[in-house]
Amino acid sequence: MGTTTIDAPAEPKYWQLRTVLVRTIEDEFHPGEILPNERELSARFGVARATLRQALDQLELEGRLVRRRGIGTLIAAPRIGVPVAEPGESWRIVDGGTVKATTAVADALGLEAGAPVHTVQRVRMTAGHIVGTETLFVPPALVPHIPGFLKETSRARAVLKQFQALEIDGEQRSVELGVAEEEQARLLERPPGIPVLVLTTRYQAEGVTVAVAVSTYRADTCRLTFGDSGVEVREAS
Amino acid sequence: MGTTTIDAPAEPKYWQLRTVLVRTIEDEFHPGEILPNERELSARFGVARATLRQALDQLELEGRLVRRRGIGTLIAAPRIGVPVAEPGESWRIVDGGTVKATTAVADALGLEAGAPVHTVQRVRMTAGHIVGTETLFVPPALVPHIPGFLKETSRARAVLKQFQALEIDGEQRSVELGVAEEEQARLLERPPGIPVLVLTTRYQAEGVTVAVAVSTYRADTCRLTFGDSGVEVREAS
DNA sequence: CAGTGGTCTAGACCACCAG
DNA sequence: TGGTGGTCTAGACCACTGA
Repeated sequence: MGTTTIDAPAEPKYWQLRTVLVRTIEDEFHPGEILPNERELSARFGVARATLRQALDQLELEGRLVRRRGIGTLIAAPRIGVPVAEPGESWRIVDGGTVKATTAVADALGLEAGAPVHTVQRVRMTAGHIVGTETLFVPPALVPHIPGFLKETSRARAVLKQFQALEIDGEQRSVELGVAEEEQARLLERPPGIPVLVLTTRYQAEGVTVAVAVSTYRADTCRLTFGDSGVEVREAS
Repeated sequence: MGTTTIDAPAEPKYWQLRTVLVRTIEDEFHPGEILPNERELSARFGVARATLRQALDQLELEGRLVRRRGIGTLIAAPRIGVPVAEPGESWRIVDGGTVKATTAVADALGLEAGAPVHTVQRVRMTAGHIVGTETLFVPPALVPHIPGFLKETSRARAVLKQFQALEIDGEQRSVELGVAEEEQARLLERPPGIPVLVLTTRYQAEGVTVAVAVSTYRADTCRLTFGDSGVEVREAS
């Protein structure tokens, strides 16, 4: 009889749970600490384990939690600020070669789909962690004289060198959400399907796009920074 | 007996399903078309509906699908390119006022936590759609003379005007993944919990941060562009 | 080995939308 | 009203971790 509110549109349980957990995490836990296990939490809140997991999924997407199989659910460290296009970036070349351009890459570079492009694949290190991957695509026309007998990493190094010699006078970037497919996931040392921030950079010289780089950064642990911010790099526990 | 491979680490069903669906979507469907319903799909692939949904969740996160309750699962239009910091952005003021600074905002502005800050809340329109929200925080010290009797939207307009009169000489931006809480979700006309790209901008004048803007963009439908790209705005069906 | 999170199932009911 | 996706349950088994 007579509640004052109009029955409240009834938020889903998992969302209420998330709200409760956010407060609990912020008030009573610190990064690196372990939450009670899922079976206990679900019992404590009187919900099915699947429902609890739905709430934890959200919190993990927000970068508040990290779940490790066999270990438990931990409070995540603050996201790492990853500077984009700043001097001093730390990369490690892992692969390279010449492949047929996908339509997306070909479009950006003004090539025919399937035309050969040189590639360099690198992983980005920040604060001792692998935080991202990058695949650079350069048209062979701009990097003509690469001996075929080079090892892939040597070739990659050569491509990168000649790329850096180009007189880039402009960069267009875009950021969107994606999920890591097999190859990126392997490089990031995570299972496939983890959310990533996809940074696409089109390098220009005299108005034309001379190279394209597609980078993926772990969305759970990274915050991409532009300008001169993002200096507050912090160690994960 | 004797398979040649070492038993393959067995990818989860939902990931295999996703792979199959990606190919199907790219090969046989176009934006706006409707997929068979979940019960039929799960039957067709011989999995539980929950497992199928796990695959669809991934595809939705990637912006390949849009699910509408009561309608069905549709092929999504390509993400909308949303230019950041370009002239001609289209915003609509929805609210404003003076609130106590959260610690994050206070830190950025060099204030005490809980100190009052003026706010302006806007929604961003692109191609006729609401794609994002923004909350601008400005210290009262920089926008001193706002009469208290103004309506909120008028006050917001006044704050914005004085903000634009500041001589901003630098901007630091960062992008990370988040989920929309109640307020942003309402402004985006979506349920709470949808993934958003959180763009934080710190405006600087003579080396000090004079204002902070926190924007949220729908991660499912938006691609943030920097520089002068992102012109290929396309209508959703 | 025991304990953790990860996957998967089968089924139920609800909220929403179109005709 | 019938069909859609959204939520929730109870239970099972697997994969990984550490002691």
